[in-house]
Amino acid sequence: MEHTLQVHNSLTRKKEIFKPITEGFIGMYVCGPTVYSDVHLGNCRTFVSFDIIYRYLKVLKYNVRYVRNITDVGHLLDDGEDRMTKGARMANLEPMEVAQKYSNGFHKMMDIFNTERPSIEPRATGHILEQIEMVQQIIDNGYGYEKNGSVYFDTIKFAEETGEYGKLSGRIIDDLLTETRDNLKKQSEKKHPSDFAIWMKAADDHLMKWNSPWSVGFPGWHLECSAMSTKYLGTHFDIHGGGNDLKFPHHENEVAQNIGACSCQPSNYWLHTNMLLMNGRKMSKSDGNTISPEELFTGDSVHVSKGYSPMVVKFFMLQSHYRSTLDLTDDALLAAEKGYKRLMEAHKNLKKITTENTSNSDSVNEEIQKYITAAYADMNDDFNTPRALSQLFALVSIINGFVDGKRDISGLSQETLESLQSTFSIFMDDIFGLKNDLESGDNNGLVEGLMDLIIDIRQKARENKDWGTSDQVRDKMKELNIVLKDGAEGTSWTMK
RNA sequence: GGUCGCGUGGCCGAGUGGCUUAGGCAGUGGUCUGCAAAACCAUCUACGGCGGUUCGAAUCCGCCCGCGACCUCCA
Repeated sequence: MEHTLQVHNSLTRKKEIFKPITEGFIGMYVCGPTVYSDVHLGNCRTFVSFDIIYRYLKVLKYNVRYVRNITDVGHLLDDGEDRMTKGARMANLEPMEVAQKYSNGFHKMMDIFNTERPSIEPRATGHILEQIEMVQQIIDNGYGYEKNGSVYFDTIKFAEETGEYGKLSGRIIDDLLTETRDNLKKQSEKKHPSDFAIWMKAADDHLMKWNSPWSVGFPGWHLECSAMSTKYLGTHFDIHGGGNDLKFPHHENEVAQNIGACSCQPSNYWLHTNMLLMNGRKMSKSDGNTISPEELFTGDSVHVSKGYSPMVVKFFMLQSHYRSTLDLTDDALLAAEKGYKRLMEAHKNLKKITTENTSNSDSVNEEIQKYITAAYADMNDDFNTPRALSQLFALVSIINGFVDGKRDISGLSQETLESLQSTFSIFMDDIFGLKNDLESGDNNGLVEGLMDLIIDIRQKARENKDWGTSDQVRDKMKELNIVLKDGAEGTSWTMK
């Protein structure tokens, strides 16, 4: 069952066969959050997407070093103030307190979505020396110039000499030359509007600043990713990821810095996730078209009719491809919740299935194997989670048929059953990281024990055709949001 | 204004030259069941508009309409 992994490379705008630089090893860098406020639901989608990619690469037996940074300096607002500084002053905190507070919140949210921590999570403020060194290299190579203590990257010279600027984002230098935006014009220290700061001289009241050969100041935002990816993954690594909106200028400038410093295109494959929309429009705090992860979980928002569990939200995200925009609506979430329950129920029931394999029919085994193979093929096709899920749902139908006794299980071989069980376990646990959060499970089996007792007593009533008692139990349980289902193999229950 | 992308059935969402029943949810009919729920089986609704290329296009090309992203901080 040999497959070839293909990924869509933003650099070439094509799907390409994935070949690691060093067989068996993968270096992957993903741009992480700026920790100046609570994590945005859109961020969650991006990091969930890359978590799936990370997990799947590991399932393919690659040894992956996954680096995801935390930006805690250098990210400027429109008014020129550093995001971290502004957050600190408004809350009367040290900048590092702000960074720590929102880093903690970010990690907590990533845990709630059951994503794995990266191998290395470097902070920009912890890598000032590396960034200063890189600025010096860029200056030495002739692509940086100093002006009044700040250092800028010379995009025009770089573009003319290397022809590399604009490749990733599809921008061409002629467009840059005709750039006429007013707010770029006023930045008169630059030789050209498309030039960008790699070191900024700090004003006297600036809170976060360091010594450098040029001034007391701080690094430009784009620089940290270049410096930290180089430090932990080398000058040339396999995968660089991030949100679509970072393509320009952040990633374009990152490429320019790496090439400018050491003449090397940093990453072979650039992967970009698409945006999460709500009701067909971009989420935006200013016009109220936004919802926080917490509001989504609790249902405390005008945009949803009820709360949705984190795993339902994650499942909802997996039902679309990471390169497509995804429209978050209440109807879509309701649908996702039902589908997710169905998937989890089958996953649970699958673990209980046993087979005697008394018949010699191969058809059911072949059919199951076909869907299993297809699911992996879909993941190999640029991590197509919606398609892989559709294969799993085909298997859900088969599993439900077995459980209900409506499909003949006698032809199911032990080998196929084990393959089916391990496939579900690999996809649900290892790749998707979906856990059943629709049932309460933190009471050491007390609920399970009580439910077994209640079902047993009700069963006695049913055997005596005491429907009144039987229905009363079921109705009362329903009021407690526990649904009883009478099947061929006895009564089962689920939390509503 | 410039760059890029998208427009699929009631909703979300895959798919790219002919054969994918994509899938999930909702709907309809049936099976099962003391009833119910669930499940299973069957089934309906589709590729924004107009032209072109082709034996054949939802899929390629052109134009139009609509939507979005980026160009300024953004995942």
